[in-house]
Amino acid sequence: MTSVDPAAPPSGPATLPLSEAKARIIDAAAALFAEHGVGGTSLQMIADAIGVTKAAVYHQFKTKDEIVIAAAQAELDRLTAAIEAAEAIMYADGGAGRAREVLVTRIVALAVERRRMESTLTGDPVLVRYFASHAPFRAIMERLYRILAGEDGGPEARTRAAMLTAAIGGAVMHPLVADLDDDVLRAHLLHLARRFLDLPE
Amino acid sequence: MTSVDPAAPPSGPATLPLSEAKARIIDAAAALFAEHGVGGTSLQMIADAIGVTKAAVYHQFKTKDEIVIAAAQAELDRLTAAIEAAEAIMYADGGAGRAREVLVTRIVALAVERRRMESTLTGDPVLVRYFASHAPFRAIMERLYRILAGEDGGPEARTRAAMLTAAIGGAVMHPLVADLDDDVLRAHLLHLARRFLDLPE
DNA sequence: GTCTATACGCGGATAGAC
DNA sequence: GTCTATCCGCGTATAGAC
Repeated sequence: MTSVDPAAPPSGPATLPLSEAKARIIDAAAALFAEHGVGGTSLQMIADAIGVTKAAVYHQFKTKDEIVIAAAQAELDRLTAAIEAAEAIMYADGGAGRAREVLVTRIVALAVERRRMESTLTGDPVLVRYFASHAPFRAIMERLYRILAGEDGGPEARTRAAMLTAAIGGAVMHPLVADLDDDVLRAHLLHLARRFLDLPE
Repeated sequence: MTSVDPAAPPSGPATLPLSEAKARIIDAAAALFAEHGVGGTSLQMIADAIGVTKAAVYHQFKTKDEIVIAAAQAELDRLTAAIEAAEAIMYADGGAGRAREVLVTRIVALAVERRRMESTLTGDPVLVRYFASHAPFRAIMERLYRILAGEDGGPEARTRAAMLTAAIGGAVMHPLVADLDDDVLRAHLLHLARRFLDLPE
């Protein structure tokens, strides 16, 4: 039915490992971002957290944005892994339905697992702008939507995909479900997401 | 079926009108926020836009956050109006189903209408923190969720309400539907939202 | 390759004159 | 209500020590 993609399914091996100094910085930065938000975290705070000066941090990353992006990249890699798992099924034979099932399950799990950080990742203007404009991210999103919406890139399919990803990402950080255990939240989220996609229960 | 609420349905008449100077400031600020984001808009930019100094702006609003909040308040008032319309139906006799229908229709319309500003409103950390902590906003959200989730405040109902509001708010600013006309987007959004709530087509 | 010292400009914020 | 003047912290940036 669906003709094979001209290009082989991409299998990008995530990102290159970081230097020691860089790794320490993004570790500290990620923790601070989650607590104070990106805008509320200064280079000074990051430097203090690992016991160096601002300039030392600046030497590793030329701008604050670079730190933010590097910290987000690790999360993006996990999403990429989920997409590739779903693509593997789709390109093999599992069919679009099964691929969607796997993708949604993993995205829900990811979102719940990261529910405290999620607001930092999806809510920050710096990241939004960066991700919206940078090609690699757009390519990943393209693959994600292709699985969710199928070859049919019609308005309704695209709207549905947009709603679903927004629903999952936005719901986990919603005050209304703040008191739910991770397991409970994940179960309901998954159930409703599958229903939204007309996947069999 | 549902017993009447002990308290009469609240009918808060939005917000008090602003002074001339204040109104000019938030008008200019709202335009700049939509274009550059909250974080990318400085007091200097706002001051320049209306031809005064930073200090003059400061005289009207003690902090930048106050400006952001005032600019957001107008949008919030529109949401409140939608909620009150739905509540009126519910408290009269229309029933929860009809109330939900009205509420979802109006929220979808609002979100689409504001799709360019939506990211500023829901995405900014300042607003998120403010709205999450401030009582009046929480009260409004409480009313919204009560209509969507019903008296049943169970985990699934709450998860569903959280997903729906996140889906609508997040979908309108999604790159995937950026090229859709307002009318088309609104129609699909409404259709899918109603389906998600099990409302009759 | 990693850090310290130091500086510049901008943005948020305040005090007090007109 | 608006201004001038001023303060402080932060992001940015460079030079150079280890």
